[in-house]
Amino acid sequence: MNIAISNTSDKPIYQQLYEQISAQILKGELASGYPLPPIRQAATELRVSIITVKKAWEELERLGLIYTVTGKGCFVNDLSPSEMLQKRKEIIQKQMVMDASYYKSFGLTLEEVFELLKEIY
Amino acid sequence: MNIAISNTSDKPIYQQLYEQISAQILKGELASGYPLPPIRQAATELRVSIITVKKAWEELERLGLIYTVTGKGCFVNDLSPSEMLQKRKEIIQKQMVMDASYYKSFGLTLEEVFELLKEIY
Amino acid sequence: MNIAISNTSDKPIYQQLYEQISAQILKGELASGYPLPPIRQAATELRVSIITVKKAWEELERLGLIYTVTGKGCFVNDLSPSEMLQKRKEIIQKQMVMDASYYKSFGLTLEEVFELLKEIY
Amino acid sequence: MNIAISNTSDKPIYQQLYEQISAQILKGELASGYPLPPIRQAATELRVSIITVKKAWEELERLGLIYTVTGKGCFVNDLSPSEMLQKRKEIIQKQMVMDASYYKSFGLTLEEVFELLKEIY
DNA sequence: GTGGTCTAGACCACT
DNA sequence: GTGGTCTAGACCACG
Repeated sequence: MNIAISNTSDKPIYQQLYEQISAQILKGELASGYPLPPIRQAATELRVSIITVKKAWEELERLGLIYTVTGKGCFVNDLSPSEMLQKRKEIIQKQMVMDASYYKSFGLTLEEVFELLKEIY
Repeated sequence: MNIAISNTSDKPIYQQLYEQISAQILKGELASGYPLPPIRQAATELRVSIITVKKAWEELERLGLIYTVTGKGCFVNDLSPSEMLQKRKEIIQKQMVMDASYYKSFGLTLEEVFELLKEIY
Repeated sequence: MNIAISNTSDKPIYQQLYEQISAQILKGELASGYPLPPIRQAATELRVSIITVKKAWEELERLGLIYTVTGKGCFVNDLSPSEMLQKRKEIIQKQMVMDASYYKSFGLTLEEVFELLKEIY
Repeated sequence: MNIAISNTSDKPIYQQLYEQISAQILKGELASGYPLPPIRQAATELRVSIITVKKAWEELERLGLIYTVTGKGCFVNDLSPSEMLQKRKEIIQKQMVMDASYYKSFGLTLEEVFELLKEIY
């Protein structure tokens, strides 16, 4: 678990948390069954509130990436490689649709988007 | 001036406003010297608060796309075609850098981004 | 808005809240566009924490029964009668599946369930 | 003894235990005097904590379905067929009353409950 | 004024 | 020990 929190970011802390963890799971860096740190421990280490960690963990569960066992802890779900790819695609494209509508509002064609993206990626 | 406001969007209204207007300016749809509608009129027509319109106009001025003449109103800046292209690129890429960092966090290569973007654009 | 909170119930408060409100919406008692009370007001009146009300409102939004406008408030969604029936069925059957599995574990047939249910309904 | 435990279920494990065992007793699958497995053995086989099994056994005793002989173990109570039917009805209807109140809160008539239940049972 | 987020504690149920 | 819930405040962005 390697998480970086930015208090100055415009993104809420809980969103930073679940975005980073979901990315790690979907990159295969956290194997199935891997136990997430206890919310209290995570809260202490990251210097955020328990409730903030809880919110992030809840979102991960809603995304189907982890499961919770009361009294035991939270664990990375067992997903087949194809399920992982599918979930990754879903999560990324959900964001991408919004990004694309922004580009479109400036009249950019797909080719122009590619050109600009190439310069900075 | 053709603006569409969505109250249910997650984007703040003032942001929807300045994004759409800046896009129209940079697409050349609003010529230099074109007078933006008075704040009160715009607020009435769009059924939003005066404060909201003011915030959007201020952002446009900050972006260097319009200028304000006290007591007269706000007008589209006089930009050379090359300046327009430059500003458009700046504004779009500023957003694009953030989008890209999100994609990168999932380990996507530039090619994968292209693939996914193609599907939805 | 007529809500009854029980602190002695085994159900969490936020669940009592969204169950009662969703029931009222799906019974048509709260018309489309009806503004829910502001979370702070609701929290004060019901003598619960803001965060508890927020959680209930969030669940209602997730169920597609209300929508939130930041800075304005939360409002009952505009659903066609058929959509309402569909949502009602979804929500109720989700619970019903769990109830049924309990009855089945005692070896009850559908007819026996009907018999017992008739006595108490 | 045929017990299936789900760690991911929302039901507590001890509840899953006593529900399944009480169902088996009331279906007559476990005859009177039948000795329940020792707590430690059950805990090992089911891979749950001793405390969890103990809690389940205690609940069964509270329901009047088993009795404990210190130093010997726990045994299924001797119930006449009519007592069994009575207890089964009690236990099921106790749950059913809660289920029914949920359905009622959505304004469902008994007939509507039957319709929906038929689809999933 | 509204909702969105966050904190630093607390108590409870489950294992 | 774990997660589940809750409180009573607080600050911020939006309108």
